[in-house]
Amino acid sequence: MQVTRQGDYAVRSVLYLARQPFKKVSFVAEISEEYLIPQSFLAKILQKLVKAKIVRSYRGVKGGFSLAKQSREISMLDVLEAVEGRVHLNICLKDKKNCEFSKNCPVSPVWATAQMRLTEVLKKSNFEDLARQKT
Amino acid sequence: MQVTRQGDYAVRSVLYLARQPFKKVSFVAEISEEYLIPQSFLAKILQKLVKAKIVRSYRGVKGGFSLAKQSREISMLDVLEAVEGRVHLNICLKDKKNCEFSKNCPVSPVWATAQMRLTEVLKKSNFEDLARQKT
DNA sequence: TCGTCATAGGACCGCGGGTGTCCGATATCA
DNA sequence: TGATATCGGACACCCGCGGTCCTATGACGA
Repeated sequence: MQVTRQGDYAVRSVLYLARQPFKKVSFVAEISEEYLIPQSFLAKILQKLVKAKIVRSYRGVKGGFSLAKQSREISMLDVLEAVEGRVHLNICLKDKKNCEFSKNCPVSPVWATAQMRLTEVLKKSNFEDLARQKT
Repeated sequence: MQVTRQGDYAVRSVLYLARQPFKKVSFVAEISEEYLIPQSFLAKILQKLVKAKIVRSYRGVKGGFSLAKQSREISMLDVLEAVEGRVHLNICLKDKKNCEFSKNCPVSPVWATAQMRLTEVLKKSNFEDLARQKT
């Protein structure tokens, strides 16, 4: 029950972009160096963030990445789910049909509540707030 | 970010034991059948629960398993951590030294809070309450 | 004392997914 | 047209999850 490296990398990368001056673009190499993230791996992750409309990309010479929207509008949950898919604490919360016991099972509501409390925190934390904090 | 099958199996097994009459012992085969858990795999899981003092085992003919303490005193978190180890949402919460950025990192407190909310729910749910609910 | 039946525990194993790497294609600017 | 950036697919490593199997050990009943 742990966030993947990918998820952690994604969050830190978005944080990096949120800390850059408005409209400035950054390269993969730049972020990779700053946060010690393998460059080609990071490239993949950024592509997922582009697909999720969290990050914008610019190709060609002078290309790079910037945020696709206001940092205030991006939550940690957004970023995490963009690279890891939706959060499901237990498979019975993902596919009811995968669990023979979902009806009348006293345990699944507990998983559901736990998951809700968890995602609540991640949903409330936005990158404007995170970026504001000292390096 | 998902509980393992093992964790899920462990919770359901303890629930099974909590629902049995006081002092009654149950076999692996019994629980395995009821909850469709592979028998030899379940045996391993029960051994972990024994080591964690959540479950008692009795060897030999007429042997089996029963709870080692009051069901009220056993939380879902206890059971989960007995088989999966302690919960760490991110490695930076596990080994500060593994993260170059732990000092002055604005993200790790968010992980910590999310983890706390999550474990809070699991800690509060005990097996007396769970067992009481209808099958 | 011996056979039966339960857990104890170690060895093993397939496979899927996480974590990357590499390379060619494509787009853009000077 | 060349330099330099992202795009995207193919591929590889490896560890841990999920599960099996086999032998040892202990306990009860006859």
